[in-house]
Amino acid sequence: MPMEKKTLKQRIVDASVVLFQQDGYHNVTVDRIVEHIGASKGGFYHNFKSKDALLYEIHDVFISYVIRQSQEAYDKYDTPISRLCALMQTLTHVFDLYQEHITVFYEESRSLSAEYSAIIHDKRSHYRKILQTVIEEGQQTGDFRAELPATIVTMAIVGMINWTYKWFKQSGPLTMEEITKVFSDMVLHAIVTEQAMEEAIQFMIKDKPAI
Amino acid sequence: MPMEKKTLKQRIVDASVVLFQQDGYHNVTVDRIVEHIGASKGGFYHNFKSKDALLYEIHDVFISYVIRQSQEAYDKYDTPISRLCALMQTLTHVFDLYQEHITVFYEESRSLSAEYSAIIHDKRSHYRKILQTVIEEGQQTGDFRAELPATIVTMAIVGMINWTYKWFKQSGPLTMEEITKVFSDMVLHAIVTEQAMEEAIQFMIKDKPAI
DNA sequence: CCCTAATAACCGACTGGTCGGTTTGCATTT
DNA sequence: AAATGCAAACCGACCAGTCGGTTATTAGGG
Repeated sequence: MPMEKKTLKQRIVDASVVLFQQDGYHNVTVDRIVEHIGASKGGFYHNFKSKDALLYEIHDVFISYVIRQSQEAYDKYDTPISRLCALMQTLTHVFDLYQEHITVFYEESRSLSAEYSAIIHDKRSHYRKILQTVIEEGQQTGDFRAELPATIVTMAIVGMINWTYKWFKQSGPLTMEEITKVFSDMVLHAIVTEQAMEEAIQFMIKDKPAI
Repeated sequence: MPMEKKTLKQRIVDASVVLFQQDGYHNVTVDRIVEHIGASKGGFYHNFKSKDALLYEIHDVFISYVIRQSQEAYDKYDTPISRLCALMQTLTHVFDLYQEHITVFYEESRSLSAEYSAIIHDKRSHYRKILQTVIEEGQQTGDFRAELPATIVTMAIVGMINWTYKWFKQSGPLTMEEITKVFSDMVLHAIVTEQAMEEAIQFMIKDKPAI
């Protein structure tokens, strides 16, 4: 893994993320990618073993970033409630930065070859584990309702946030900050116990007059 | 639209849903579909204008069913809370019946041609509107917290439930009933106002000792 | 009820085009 | 002169859709 600066490789990744997101992996030919950046097919296969390897690169950039940021968020805080909010905020924040990557990540992962797929699957599990650990720790401290199964709660939160890649548009009427606030508010109301609600309130939406 | 019994057309749909779900639309050839059911390519193109038309058929079967069932659920109940619970239950219930269809629906919709895509998009919006209407009605009656934007709440619920198609396995340790209960409990805690919480409690999980 | 005719359902070899990947060649750098 | 980085022509496999033909189904006249 040598240190890259502004190579053809990087330009290929940048261009193909956009193209894959728009039209899907199968509808974007290698010819079109190289034509789009004014390069050649030879240059492409000099930098990537296969079209498949390029897809893996895109996957890895994204999931590795998410894991790194989430781990940092976990370490930075020390209560289950603050950690949960930080994790949710981290995840939604990534959508502003990596929206194309995410679309490719969730729509095209099936096109990965078996070996690449296994690596990505492990990293995905790793992320899930970070979040689930926070939920479980919160249940043990009495901050989160213990009668809710941690696995289902984890997937509910993940699903709620992940689904935004299907409908959130940066050019739309809602900002990601607004969405994050509402999501955090809903999740906290959903799982925080009555006796821990006081700490959670600072992360919540202030009551305003109705719509 | 004549009345069908057990036609080749139906067998093609049944087989291709499974194949598309497993390997993706682009990785399943027409040859493979017809070989899988012991039919021929001529028979296929006698029943479908194109491979694309088959994909549309699969989409339509699913989304039309969801809309019909949801409308019935709405009509059957008369309070926002009971309607919301019925809608959520309807949606999760569909996953036990149409899991393959749903995977195809959410993974392969990009492969639809423009005209088909527009029809499906409208039906999708129609469904979303049914749910969002329930949320808004609940906010007007004071059952649901009015400080939360109805659009975001709607998408949060939809996302939470829809995401199950990515991780729920019928052979896994969790049943869809369990998941539905937890989801309903979480959503009700998240959006029901304090003064309406009494009606919501009957839909919730009884407290049990910790995990 | 039977035979015939017409139509609908179905078959399978073939084609035209596409696309991932290879190969060869040519500059520029070291 | 040897290695690097890229260009462009090329190859072989694959696949949606076609088309001429065959079999099953139905309708109607005798």
